[in-house]
Amino acid sequence: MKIGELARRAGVSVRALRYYEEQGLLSPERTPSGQRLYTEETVEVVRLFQRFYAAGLSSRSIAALLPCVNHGRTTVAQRRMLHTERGHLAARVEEMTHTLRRLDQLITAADHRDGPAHSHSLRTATSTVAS
Amino acid sequence: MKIGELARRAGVSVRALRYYEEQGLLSPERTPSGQRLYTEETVEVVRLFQRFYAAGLSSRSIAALLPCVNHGRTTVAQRRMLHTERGHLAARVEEMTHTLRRLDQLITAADHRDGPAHSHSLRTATSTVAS
DNA sequence: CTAAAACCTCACGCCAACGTGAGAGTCAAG
DNA sequence: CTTGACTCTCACGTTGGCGTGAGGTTTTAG
Repeated sequence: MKIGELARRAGVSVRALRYYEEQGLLSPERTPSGQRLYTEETVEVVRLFQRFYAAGLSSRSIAALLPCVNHGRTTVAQRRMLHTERGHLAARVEEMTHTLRRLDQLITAADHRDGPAHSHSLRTATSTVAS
Repeated sequence: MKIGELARRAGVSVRALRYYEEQGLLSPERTPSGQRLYTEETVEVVRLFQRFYAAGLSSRSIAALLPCVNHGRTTVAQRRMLHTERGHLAARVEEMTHTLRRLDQLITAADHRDGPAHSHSLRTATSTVAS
């Protein structure tokens, strides 16, 4: 498929796809006239990229994880990178979970002092706390 | 205390503290000659700012949470902002947790195909998975 | 055959959270 | 009273992940 369709199906901009290629994350085929041609799997791969970006990974880190994403064989060094990145991500999640608890303390303190914001927000918050 | 000491004790740069002030997060007293004077509590406040920044909050969002941090009375609107920010943060944590699981799938697949990276990393990873 | 839509390659713009001097005033120690 | 550490205010530089034209070719629909 061409770049426009991939962009729509993966939910990113055309510019983003060209940027990913610049960063070595994608290497699409080209038609004789130079237009990019992507395969079906690329849709899911790009969505995975988006997840990684949203999780705070850099293009460099994502590039390091590519051999695994592409189902190719991985070297020992690559697998170590994978574990390292996993460690960083896990640490960030833990840190953010602590921050979330801290924010909850502020919320309950404020609500207790000055009354709850309103019931819907409260229910949303407490139900999410439970997870 | 003066800016240099606060910077050391809170673990940030002097520049960062002046930037926080620019963003309306800090309003230190001034000596007649213009030097900034901070209180003891500011150390913890700045550390909290760092946590919030690390969690992906912007200066604007943090500024919105300030009335609560400062133990002052909060309005209904402010408490709603607080709940909203909490929601965003909770969503990010959830999203990142999913991404972490996805990364684990890649890791186990790679390790299964080509052998584990090495035992220490593996133990570190799996123990963190359990939490 | 033609016009619109989609594609191409530069290449500059943007935003946030600071880093990094420049040039000058201020404060504690000897 | 000097020196050196610390502070002040501009104000421009940096990094990442794209946005946004400019100017030109290619593909597709009618």
